[in-house]
Amino acid sequence: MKNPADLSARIASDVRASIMAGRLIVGDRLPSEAELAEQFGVSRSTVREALKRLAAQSLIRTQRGAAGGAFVNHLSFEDAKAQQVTTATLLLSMNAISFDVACEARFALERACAPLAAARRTEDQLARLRSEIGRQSQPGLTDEDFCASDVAFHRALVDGAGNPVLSYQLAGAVEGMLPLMNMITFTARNRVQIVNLHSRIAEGLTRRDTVAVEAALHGLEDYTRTLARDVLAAREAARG
Amino acid sequence: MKNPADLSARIASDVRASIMAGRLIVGDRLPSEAELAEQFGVSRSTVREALKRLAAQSLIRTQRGAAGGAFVNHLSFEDAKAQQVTTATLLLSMNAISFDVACEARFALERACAPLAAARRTEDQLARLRSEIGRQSQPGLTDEDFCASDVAFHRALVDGAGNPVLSYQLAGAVEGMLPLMNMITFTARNRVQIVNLHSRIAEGLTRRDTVAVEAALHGLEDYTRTLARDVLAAREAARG
DNA sequence: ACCGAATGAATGTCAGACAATTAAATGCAC
DNA sequence: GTGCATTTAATTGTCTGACATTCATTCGGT
Repeated sequence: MKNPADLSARIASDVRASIMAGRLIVGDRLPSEAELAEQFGVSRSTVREALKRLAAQSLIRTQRGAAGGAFVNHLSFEDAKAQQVTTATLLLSMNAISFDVACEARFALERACAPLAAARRTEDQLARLRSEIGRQSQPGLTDEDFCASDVAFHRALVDGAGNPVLSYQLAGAVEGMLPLMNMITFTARNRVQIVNLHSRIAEGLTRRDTVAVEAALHGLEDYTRTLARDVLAAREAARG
Repeated sequence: MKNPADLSARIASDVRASIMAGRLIVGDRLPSEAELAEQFGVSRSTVREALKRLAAQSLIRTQRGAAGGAFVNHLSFEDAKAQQVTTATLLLSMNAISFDVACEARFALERACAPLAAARRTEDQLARLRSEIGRQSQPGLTDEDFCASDVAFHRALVDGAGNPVLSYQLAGAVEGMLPLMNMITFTARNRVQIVNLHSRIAEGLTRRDTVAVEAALHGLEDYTRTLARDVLAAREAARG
């Protein structure tokens, strides 16, 4: 990443470049810490710090014991998704991004899944959607649980596109917004509206009607933004 | 992330959770390494390994000297984008993902930018698009340079949507595919076709014609997939 | 041929030291 | 008192050496 300073960062960069360039491939074992220390002319501690940096990005995994060592990790969709969600969450919370901008991006991306999901959705996925809709209709649900179910619904929608790369990309957009969504307090009337739009999405997918799904997503975007605006206005009023 | 094992991973998890939950906010100074070591009941080396893990995710930055220490980092779009590109690149290279799947995801996401870009594109951005088209038409260009210009073109298109969150998300989708695109050898005829489609995109944006832009992107997706299929077939033939 | 114990290689952790850096305090001339 | 050079103290960066822990391999006994 950067050039000067920090030996451990430099060494990490070096190894990272080797992995990205394919000089080290999945499953390859790196030299032992002692060997690396000698190769780079640094102490074992410094090498270890470098390896921890790589481990934090899931680039390597380490095993103890006789045949142990550091191995180039197979970056799974799960690992990548988790990182994506972490990064997206922090990005949204730290950058004074308006709810509108985040919302716009999220629904634009989600609408991109609509045509594929309409074409490929399975009965299983439809069942998942309906099950979440059912959960969202329960009266006793806390706002947190409602939001969690909302996320699960949208994840199912995205997964319906049957494209793992798309699922990975969207994970950040959908789950990263959870903290923002949690700031909204949902009244019973709000929930009915949202569940209604969710139902329209599910029905659209059932009929493989792309246009209907996209329209419902547009409606959901507009409604979410309205809700957020109201919450913000109410908060302003309470303060003034 | 995980629960057992590795003290340094546990400590990193702990601090990461504090940041994500807002108990530590941007600019906050963490306790010194010595203090953290005491608090967690571990040695300073272990604390340092934990901090390096967090630094690798750009969650913290460290300063030396008297008023130094580890500070919660402001995660910029630049940092986030860089991480996104790294992760996406590795994900695509390590998971036996077919070119078709990656391509489908990428263009689906890019088409999601079309309506916004058509509405908001500036003259500057149009100029960037045309400039890259000009570069791509130069005869002496290597395949690598052609691909690089292609990436720049698509980045400009995405930026045209005027939504930084979208730009961030798309960075992975577009730049992560660079290694895959670099595997394609572009003949002169191929380039003419691609430049042609790029021109249609630029014209569509100029006229703020969403449908035209989406159609051109569809055409580009189809053509890219055809090219990749041909390359693959040729490689098969050469081997058999 | 099988099973258990020793071996050795590797990572994980610790303690202590010194170098390097930097803000703040200190001291001194004017 | 002000301004500037110097010292000081806090903190991260690096190194060394030690021991604990884990685990595949090897060796021995039966």
